[in-house]
Amino acid sequence: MPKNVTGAQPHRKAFASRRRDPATKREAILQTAAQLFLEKGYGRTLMNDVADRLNITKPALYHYFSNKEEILLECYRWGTGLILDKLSQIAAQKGSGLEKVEAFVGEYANLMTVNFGRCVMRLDETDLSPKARAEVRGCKRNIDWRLRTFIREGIADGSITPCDPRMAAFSTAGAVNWICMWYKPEGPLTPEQIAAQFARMLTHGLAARRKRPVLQPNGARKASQLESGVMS
Amino acid sequence: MPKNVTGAQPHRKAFASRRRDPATKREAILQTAAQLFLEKGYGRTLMNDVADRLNITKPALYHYFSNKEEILLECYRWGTGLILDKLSQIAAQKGSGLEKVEAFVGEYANLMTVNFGRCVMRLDETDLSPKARAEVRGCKRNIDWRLRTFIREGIADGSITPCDPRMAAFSTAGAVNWICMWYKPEGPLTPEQIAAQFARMLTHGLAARRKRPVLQPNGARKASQLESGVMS
DNA sequence: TTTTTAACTTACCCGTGGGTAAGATATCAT
DNA sequence: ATGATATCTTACCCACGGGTAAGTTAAAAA
Repeated sequence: MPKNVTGAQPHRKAFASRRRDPATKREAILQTAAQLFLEKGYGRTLMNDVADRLNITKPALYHYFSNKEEILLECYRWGTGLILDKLSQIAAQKGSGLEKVEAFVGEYANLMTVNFGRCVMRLDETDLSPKARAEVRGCKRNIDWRLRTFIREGIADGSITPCDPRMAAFSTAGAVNWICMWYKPEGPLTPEQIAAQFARMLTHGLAARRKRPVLQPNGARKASQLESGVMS
Repeated sequence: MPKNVTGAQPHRKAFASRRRDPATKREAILQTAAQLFLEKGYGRTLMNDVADRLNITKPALYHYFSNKEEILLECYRWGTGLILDKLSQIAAQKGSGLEKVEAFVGEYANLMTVNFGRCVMRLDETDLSPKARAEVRGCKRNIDWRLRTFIREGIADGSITPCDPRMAAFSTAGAVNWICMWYKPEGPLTPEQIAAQFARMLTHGLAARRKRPVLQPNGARKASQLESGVMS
């Protein structure tokens, strides 16, 4: 659905003309707001900040959204929608449970490249009203449930070692969700490379095999430093 | 250092008398604030909320802290201090790199039980001034660096399969950091049980061994449902 | 072309909540 | 006991920022 996925340059031109195109303008606002929420946090992002970046004035925003929280909620909805779509695709395709988990891990790094995807994990749910929070948490539970389903399938078909699906889902989701905390587009690794490494570590683990380490470090490995760390 | 680690009941009694004991009262404020920050978020926590829970008035808080942000910063400092202390202990003890990573994972679940520990990962750094944020990020980089050191040691001593230490640290830290997002003291598993499962999954991975699944599900497994999910 | 209506602006309101000034009272040292 | 000081309260200020009222202009419809 997003017409401008990059989110790099501000969506000013959406408001350059006064032509009636509510859908595009609504999205421009959401995209800009999402960007700002991630940069400065929801609380510190003013409606004026959003308006300024779009070269319009604050009241114009209220032509498309009834209040600030609705903008936040729509960001969540868009992000969870992206994730759930991908999950549905994966669920539909053939393969073992483990392969579906790997596909999930692989797609996640990509989703965390997109602002809306990052919003889902980085933004604070306490900024939502109880009703909106309930809705978002429902979506997240749905995501969780699908991941656990993949894991249960894997245990059933023998591709995943028997374990508590709940803990396995927590562990896997935690590792990939955390990507949105450190991933920077300018970084040395592409989303695909990150996904490949994560998939390997989560399925095979850190421990060396019995005899000798056989698995060679991934081909596209770059030893360059990154200024940001695990916790940043 | 914390005199009351439970954080369960409010620290009202610290202010029951007007006896001069700044250290205890400062800690009572921090502990109460940390609790509230985690419950409602920093932005939505009012100075009056903190004061109310301690049965004092707002200006009394300014006797111990110069402003709201200083309280937040002290929560971060306390939390990172707890983590770094544990890291130092682990670094000092004998063992392979993999064993140190396992020890780290094991301790993490415990740290995420404590409010200050959870603050470090759950709270939004954009609420800090640039200067304070720089300090906190420095501490986090330190934590990250120590974990990567364990991993490099493990690769060197053959206990960890060759890989990019940076990605391995991200993955490991992500999985354990995420614990603070779903862990509830009332849950079915103790921190020790969580730690054990996580250590096993992160080191051995999800994939089943070649022949047949051999590893039996952890002894203390309880199949009870939990209302919260991976994403919550 | 005229009319209608969506799109937007200028000017403003006002609740909220961090922070303070000034004073009261219990505690501690002497 | 008595003064000195830390502790805490009552009463208040005011900047900030979400949201609105009312009017203006441009675009689409008739």
